[in-house]
Amino acid sequence: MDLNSSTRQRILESAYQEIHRNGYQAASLTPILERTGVTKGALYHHFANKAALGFAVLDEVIKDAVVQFWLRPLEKYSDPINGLEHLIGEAGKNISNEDVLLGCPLNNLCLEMSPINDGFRQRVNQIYELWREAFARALRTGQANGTVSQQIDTTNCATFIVASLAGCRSLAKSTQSRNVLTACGQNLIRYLETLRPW
Amino acid sequence: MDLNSSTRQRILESAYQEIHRNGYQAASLTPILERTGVTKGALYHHFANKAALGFAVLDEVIKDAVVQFWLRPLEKYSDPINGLEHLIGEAGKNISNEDVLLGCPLNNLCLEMSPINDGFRQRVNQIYELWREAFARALRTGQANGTVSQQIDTTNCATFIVASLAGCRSLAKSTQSRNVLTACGQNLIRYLETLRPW
DNA sequence: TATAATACATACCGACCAGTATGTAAAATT
DNA sequence: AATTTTACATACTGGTCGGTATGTATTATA
Repeated sequence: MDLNSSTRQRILESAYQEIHRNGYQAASLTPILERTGVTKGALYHHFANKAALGFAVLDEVIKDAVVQFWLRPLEKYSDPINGLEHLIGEAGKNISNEDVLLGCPLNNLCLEMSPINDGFRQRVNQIYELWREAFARALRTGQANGTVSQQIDTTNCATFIVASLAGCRSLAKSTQSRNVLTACGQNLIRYLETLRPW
Repeated sequence: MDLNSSTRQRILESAYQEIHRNGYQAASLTPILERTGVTKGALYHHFANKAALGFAVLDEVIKDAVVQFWLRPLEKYSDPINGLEHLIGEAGKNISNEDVLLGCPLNNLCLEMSPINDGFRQRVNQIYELWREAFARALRTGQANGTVSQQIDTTNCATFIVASLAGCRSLAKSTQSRNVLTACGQNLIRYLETLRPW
């Protein structure tokens, strides 16, 4: 077992950055190591190969970020529509300038790796499903307490919300502007309002 | 000048497929050539380098596909909301099984290349802007003939619609299912209905 | 205390790939 | 008809990158 895991953690953080900037395939191990001051021997001690490193970035770094920014906070709202609207506003504010340019790390890996490596695809999809299920669960909670319409298909709505969030970050990345993010956020809120009961 | 451009066209088609499958950076010239029966000398006669080939795929193949599938058909509708709803349905039906797995070629290149090559980013963004402007123009036409609410910001709405379409294809790619595409389509239509006048 | 496993460090290798150098038949130009 | 330009074809190269082989301190274990 690896009790003092700081080296592994530093590699993971550095790999996350390199992958976020360059994509997985174009991510080179050398700069990952240079930034951490760790050597190749250490890397291959902690990870079997480059794919295992990429998997760990997904399973540990990226999944955790989604859970901490979206899933956990949403649990605190009894009205999921209010909750989502608030979180959308927070996202627009909290994303750094660099992260606007780099886009959503999960969607980046999804588009790059899904067709060419099923291990990546499954891991990406697992995180997306976690995300969608959390939104669907929140909407069902809202249905139970009367803040969400009974008429909607919560699963489909959750899928659309996650898809829209991903798409917004794509366009923001293309235009290199945070404005697109907020513009999309406003219209996603317009959609969310249609989910309220009459 | 190059009057008989069949060789160039065949390279472009093959390169489009290879890039769609593997991404730009992982796209290898060798399989592009093998599939066409063309040699490397021919390729470098028609294109200065790999980047020029990628640019041509964007400027000629991908841009044309967007114009022909989305922009031109939408011009024929006096009610842009009806038009968009119809085109969304068509998209769900017409996309091939393989293209569900491969995702949106434009968004693929956007996420892969935008941060690392500004030439790609500008070309991708130009196509997205074309797309958004066409949707915004259609919405303004709808405002003029009373089929669209005067209260909406047509530019922002158009951006959101394009973003949602991109995001839907991302999730469909991740789950490898066309169902996600239609589920998102239904909810995008729900959003579009909010753009009608009262 | 002897031994074994851990946690690295260094040097090297083979594969792949974009790009180039060189050559040539055919078409266009003069 | 002579010459130049076009449109390819073939063989080769330099660089990068993931991965490995090997060595060595340090820590845990028996």
